[in-house]
Amino acid sequence: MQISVSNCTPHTREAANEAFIPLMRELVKAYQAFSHYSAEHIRNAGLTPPQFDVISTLGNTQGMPLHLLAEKTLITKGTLTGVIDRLEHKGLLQRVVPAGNRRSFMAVLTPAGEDLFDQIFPAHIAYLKERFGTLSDTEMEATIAVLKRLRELF
Amino acid sequence: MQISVSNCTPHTREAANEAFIPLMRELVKAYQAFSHYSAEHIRNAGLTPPQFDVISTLGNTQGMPLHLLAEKTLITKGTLTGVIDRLEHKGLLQRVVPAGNRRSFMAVLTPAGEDLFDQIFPAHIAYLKERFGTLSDTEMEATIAVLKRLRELF
DNA sequence: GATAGATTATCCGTGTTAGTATTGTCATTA
DNA sequence: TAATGACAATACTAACACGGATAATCTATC
Repeated sequence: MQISVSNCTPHTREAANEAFIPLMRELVKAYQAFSHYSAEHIRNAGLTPPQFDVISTLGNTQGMPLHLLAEKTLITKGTLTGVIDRLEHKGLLQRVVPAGNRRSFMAVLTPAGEDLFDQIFPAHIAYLKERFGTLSDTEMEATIAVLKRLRELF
Repeated sequence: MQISVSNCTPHTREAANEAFIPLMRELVKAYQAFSHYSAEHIRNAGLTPPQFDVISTLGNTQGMPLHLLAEKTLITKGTLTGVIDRLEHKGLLQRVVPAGNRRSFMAVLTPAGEDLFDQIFPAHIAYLKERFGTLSDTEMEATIAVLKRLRELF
């Protein structure tokens, strides 16, 4: 899960007094809790999380070039090649050569891929809403603000 | 990076009105920003993040059995075997058979491993503090509270 | 003391991640 | 037109993640 420091239990004087260490641990735990919750549902549907991200991003579009897909899904290009391979092998997606540019491929869902998207995506949103829905509007806004502040530190 | 939904840009009516989607995206981005920042420093020291976690957890201890190390670092048993192998190969760590229980191994830092820990761990804490240090005490507490609330959703 | 069950680590298969090198294509410009 | 540089995707390597199966060892019970 690639954490680093945030989940260790340091046995040194240096670390003992740093107030930000619990903060790191909470950040990691919150992220892990969320991604575990989400991933479990996705795996039940027969997809891996990156595969789901690709399907979700391509759903209700005309397809898009791989480099744009990589950017949107935050999957690195090298990894995306393999993910696309497996989805293509499952018959959910196709590589299409766009007219006028043979450098790039368009990733386009097949009808089977569209069907899967229509079925799995709303269900996953509903699954997530089960938990997030318990937050009030003000809590949501406060949470977003805190996370933004955190991100901007780096 | 295994995100799922949180980083997609959904093109459906279902998702368009859900207020929690930006929240998910911020959670993922904050986590990614942090772990990128942390991992870069660790890689400069010649370790991978999981290797660093193991070294950090073992530093200033008498060593511990692998199953406990797995629990503390949140690295699964199968993965830990490989991480330990590589650290042992680097001469930073040793597997020691404890008296009275030949089922388990103790992971113990070698002197070289202890030296590396003494050098790299405080440096990494200082590196992290460069960013976290800019948060005020009240901001830290508010952030921790929000993250805890978030984690408890799942 | 023998056996059933629990514990511990490893091995294996599939998949993800990051980085570097490579190949093919396009666009610019000399 | 040919050369240069930018861009897009793949190939390759090393490491990690996770779960299931396996093997060795210990513990409890009869």
